[in-house]
Amino acid sequence: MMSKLNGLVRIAPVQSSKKPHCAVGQSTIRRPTVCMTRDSDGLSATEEEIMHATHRALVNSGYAELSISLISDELDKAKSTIYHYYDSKDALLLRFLRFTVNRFEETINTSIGDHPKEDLNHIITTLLPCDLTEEKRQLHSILVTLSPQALEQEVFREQFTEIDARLSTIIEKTVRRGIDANVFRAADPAHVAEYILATIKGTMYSRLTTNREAATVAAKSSLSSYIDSHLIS
Amino acid sequence: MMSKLNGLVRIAPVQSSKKPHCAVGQSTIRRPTVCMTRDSDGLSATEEEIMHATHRALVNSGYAELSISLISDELDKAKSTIYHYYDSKDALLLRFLRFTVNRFEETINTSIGDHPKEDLNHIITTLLPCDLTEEKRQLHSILVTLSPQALEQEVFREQFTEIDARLSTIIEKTVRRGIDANVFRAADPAHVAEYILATIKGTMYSRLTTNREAATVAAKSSLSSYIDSHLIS
DNA sequence: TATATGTGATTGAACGTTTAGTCAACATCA
DNA sequence: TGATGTTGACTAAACGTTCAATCACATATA
Repeated sequence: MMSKLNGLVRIAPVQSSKKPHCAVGQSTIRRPTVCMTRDSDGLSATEEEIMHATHRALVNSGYAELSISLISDELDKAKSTIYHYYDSKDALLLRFLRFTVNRFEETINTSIGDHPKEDLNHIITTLLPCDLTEEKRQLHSILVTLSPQALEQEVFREQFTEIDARLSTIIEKTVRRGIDANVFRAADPAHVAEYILATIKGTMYSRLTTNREAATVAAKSSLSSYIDSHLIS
Repeated sequence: MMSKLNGLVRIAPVQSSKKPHCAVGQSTIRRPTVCMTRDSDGLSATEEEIMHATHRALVNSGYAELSISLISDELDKAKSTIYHYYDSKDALLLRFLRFTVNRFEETINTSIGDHPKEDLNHIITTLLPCDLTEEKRQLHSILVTLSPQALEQEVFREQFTEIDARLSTIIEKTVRRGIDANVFRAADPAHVAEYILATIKGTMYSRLTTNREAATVAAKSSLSSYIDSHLIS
């Protein structure tokens, strides 16, 4: 295939082997060979700016309207700069999901103490706060927005699998500690953890996609009463 | 605003008042004035074909790649025919969500009997069947795919609110009947219903977007054991 | 019965716009 | 000097949408 350019003929590049990039799933993320100042996520300053610009674009316009141009509008750099760091829109979005998942997990890992009952309550309150701050609403909304990608793209699915596995493990450990300390009744910690997690996720999801505020409160209070009367010995 | 067309100048039509259409939210759905053969959804034969084509396109390609061209590829009609029935892509998608919600609700309303415990179990099994048929997987997947639209578009949000309200009511009635018949312990049926619904939805959602098959089984069995030991007197 | 008229359904070809992605050139700095 | 970061101009393809023209078929007129 050839395309006209100012009267010249140009060969369409099948694979631009000049640029350094590493495979991530089926798409690729470029990674400069020389070391740069990187944050905890392994991102250079510009890459992090791109992530935040993507966040803003996604929150402001939703997935359907999300485009590279829109992201660069939110960015203090040109559109083509994005392609210097990511091979494609898909590669960018996958990296962005990773970035978002990391930030989501940061909000949870805080304080796993020695009081199983309070710890469990803390986990629930963290994921289902009484009043949702704008920051948290955005974080959760992005996960809802990107989750349909997990239906077909395995690389996305893996990210969501990881979130749930991590959350489940945290809850399971807390339940197990409670059983060992005779605070909770004997039960299968793994089963109970999946059960609590499913309830939390269902409530979280409904909260964002429906107008049934009372349902959130009801589900949350029923979850607490389940823990009080069913789990606590 | 004016646009060139074959050397002529044409006035951009502000509103084509010739065509009959009725307002639905912020967008519009055209509705022919003359009566046609319509199905239970109030759709003509062609409209129903369009709905099924949209279903196929969405399942095959996902929301991100969904276009009018793609829908017409699945349809035995030209692309422009779609615009004879729907004013815009948004109007089409909104109508399609309504169509899907109706079909989803049809799968539930069957058999509300006189045995609260079995009825409750039947509801759970209907929404979380042991082996998910391809048909149900597609139906649930479409809801997951369209749900991010509910984050920002109120008309979509209302549809999802209605699904949950309907499901919640069904569960609540079953729980209330169980309490009245002394099969279930005294509890707030509304609270319990929201709790059960949240767990079901969370499990359903995780099942579609993660690879944690065991989690689905665990959550489901914990839900059953909750009902057995907590709800049943 | 044959023909004209009207109306909705359907079409293909176009419209202007936006998209993801490319590239040669320039900037910066070690 | 050479590698990296950055840019704006550019492309082909795809997008949603419009529209004049045609088709199929019912009813009215002769």
